[in-house]
Amino acid sequence: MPKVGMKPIRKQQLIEATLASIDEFGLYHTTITTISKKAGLSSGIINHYFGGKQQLIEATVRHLLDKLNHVLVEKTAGQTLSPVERLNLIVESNFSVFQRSEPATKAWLSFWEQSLHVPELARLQHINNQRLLSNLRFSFRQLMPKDQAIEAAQATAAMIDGFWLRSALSQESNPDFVASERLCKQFIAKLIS
Amino acid sequence: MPKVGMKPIRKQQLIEATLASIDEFGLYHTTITTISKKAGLSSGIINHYFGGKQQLIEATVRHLLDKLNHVLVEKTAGQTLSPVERLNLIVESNFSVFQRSEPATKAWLSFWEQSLHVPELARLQHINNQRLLSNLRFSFRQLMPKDQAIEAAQATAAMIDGFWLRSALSQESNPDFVASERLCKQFIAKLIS
Amino acid sequence: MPKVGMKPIRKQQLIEATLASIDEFGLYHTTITTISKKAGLSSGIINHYFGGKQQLIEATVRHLLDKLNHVLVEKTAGQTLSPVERLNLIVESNFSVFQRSEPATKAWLSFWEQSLHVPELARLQHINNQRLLSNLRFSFRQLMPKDQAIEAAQATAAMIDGFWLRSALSQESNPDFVASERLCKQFIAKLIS
Amino acid sequence: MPKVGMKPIRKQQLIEATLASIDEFGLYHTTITTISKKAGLSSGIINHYFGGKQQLIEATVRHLLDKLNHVLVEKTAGQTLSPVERLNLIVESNFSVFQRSEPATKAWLSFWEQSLHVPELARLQHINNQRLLSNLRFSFRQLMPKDQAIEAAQATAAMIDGFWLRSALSQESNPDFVASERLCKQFIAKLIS
DNA sequence: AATGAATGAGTCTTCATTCAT
DNA sequence: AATGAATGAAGACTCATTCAT
Repeated sequence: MPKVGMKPIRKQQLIEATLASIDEFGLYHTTITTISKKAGLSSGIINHYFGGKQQLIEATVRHLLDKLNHVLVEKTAGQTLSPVERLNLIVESNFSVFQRSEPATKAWLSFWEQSLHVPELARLQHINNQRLLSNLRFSFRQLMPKDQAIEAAQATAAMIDGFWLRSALSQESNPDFVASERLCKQFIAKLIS
Repeated sequence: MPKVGMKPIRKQQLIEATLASIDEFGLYHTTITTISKKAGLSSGIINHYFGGKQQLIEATVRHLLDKLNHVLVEKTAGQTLSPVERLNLIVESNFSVFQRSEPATKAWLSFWEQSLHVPELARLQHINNQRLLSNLRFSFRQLMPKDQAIEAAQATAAMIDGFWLRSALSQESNPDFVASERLCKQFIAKLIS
Repeated sequence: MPKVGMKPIRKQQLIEATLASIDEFGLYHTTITTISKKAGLSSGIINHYFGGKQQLIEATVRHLLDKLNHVLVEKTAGQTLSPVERLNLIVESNFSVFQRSEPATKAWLSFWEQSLHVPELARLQHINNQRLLSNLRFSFRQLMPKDQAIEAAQATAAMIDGFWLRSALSQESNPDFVASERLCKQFIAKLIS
Repeated sequence: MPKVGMKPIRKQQLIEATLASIDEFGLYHTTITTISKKAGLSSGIINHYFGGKQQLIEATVRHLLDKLNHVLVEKTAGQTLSPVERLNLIVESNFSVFQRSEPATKAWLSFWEQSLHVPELARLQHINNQRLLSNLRFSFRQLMPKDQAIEAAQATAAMIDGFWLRSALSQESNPDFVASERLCKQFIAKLIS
């Protein structure tokens, strides 16, 4: 088995197992054992590749953040966009990720909860938050005075997060991301009218 | 000499100790011991009065829900209110509670995270959510057609929850509840204009 | 079972179980489990009373030091002694402790080895060492010039420790403490003649 | 292209890495990993060349014993020595080795501690001990009756070991080997006067 | 009414060993 | 000849729960 260069493969495998475990058991009941079983590997492997459970958790958060970022970058790359188009793409990217991977919804909520008491997670959460605000502010700024743009960004971010939170907490197997996305876009449209 | 009626006193004491412990250590690191120490009581007392840790947690959630409810009821009691006035009071009640007890902000987030995997907490979360939606819908319905009212309620709830979430996650010691409240009210004003 | 005031009883019980375990398995293979089994208690009890394995180890060292001290104090208490008599009692106290409890011999060696890398044990070892040197120096000083007394104390301490070490390492079930004691006293006699 | 004769080179490399690791981390915290890292080799190499960690430890002890022996043999080779000269050389050889390699001091103590519970190490310790006693006895025998010679050997061995032990435990970076050596020689001089 | 002594299952982590390459 | 991927048993520690008093 021991081929060289397993590191990136195993790391990916374990991050996905972590998301699967959080989806099934919750972060609180996700243990070294539940993760390694989902990955089909031994428990020792986590320390081998990540140095500990907490580092694996953090790597998983970074993985989600990277994916979220990636979506927006892809959507906007190489295009000339009007401010409104850009704002809409920001909304879309925030919902598309969740549409695609349902387990991630729960994971985000768990991670943000943990960030209340784990500095590294707080740092990541803060970066993510600032990025969203900054993206929104930039586009709103092209359509309105600075003070208004700041508040518009805050309100839009709140609405996005609010819909996301409600989706995560929703018991329904298929929360209505489509409607959420539409309502966010409507809100933006109203803000700039 | 057994004192009569210690039960409600002790229960209240333990619920407050639970909130204090979650504020300091986080739900994850809140144990029977951290709670009972904060209450100045022995560890056995929790099983004695609540039958277990989980039941104490649930009682604490119910306590927070009751308080939230209480605020709205108080604000609206015995008054004749226009739909807009009522909507504004709903917003106010949602923010006033958090303004008053900062520890509660963290506790809510922890509890909702737990509700993903604890049926009883999910039930309580669902009730709370439905109540907010229903209150909002009721007032909006008096100002617009049903379909629009439903969506207005959803959007407003999302914005309230979004601001609340951002406050909880905010590292700042004094998150801007005042601005949040104002922006929510502005949003409502726009919706009904 | 839970009576009040079990603390000192349990602590003593666990310290003795620790010595028994080190005697049988060695410090390296002494675990929470071997100790608690020897004490007839559960494994959790060690954390309950000592806060951790390492603290129990340190408490055990302190226990041995206390006993060693106690012997000398008892032997010399309330008597008017000549310097030579006092020196001989120092020798006797160092051997009597080991004569009495054979397991302790192994424990001392294990502890000093650990002291190479555990600061708290190093501290205790240093105190013990200084006390022996100081006691010897004090008595020698009454019989010879300062410089000579210092060296006499060092040489005597070395001989005591040397015999003690050889006894610990000796495979024989009954190492010759009597001869060791006699040779140490002879050495002292020669030093002051 | 398999290099011929890597075996002795690698073995030597690993033995030295073992001593370095014990010096830095202590025997207890010396692992396959710490050793192989210090050697700049992979962790698998130890099993490859020694068959296991324990065998490497034992090889390291044998290496130290060999060096100790070698020193005395070199010092005494091809000379006609008086008994006193020979005794002094025995003392010198016991201190010279430690003077030269400070890490070894800690290693010896760790190894003797282990010998309490590892038969092979006990065997090696016993051989070493007997050799020292026998060497001393042989020279003393030429200067005094048998009974006295036996005790003189024992006392001298104890003093040498005692000074060695005190040096190992001494926190000072540069324990006073010179003084120790001088005091041992003085002791011998007194014994034969 | 309240305590705190005691338990032991569950968790994370360490690490010697194995083995395909 | 040498690597390093992978394992899993064993360790220390945590903590909700039980229960005699």
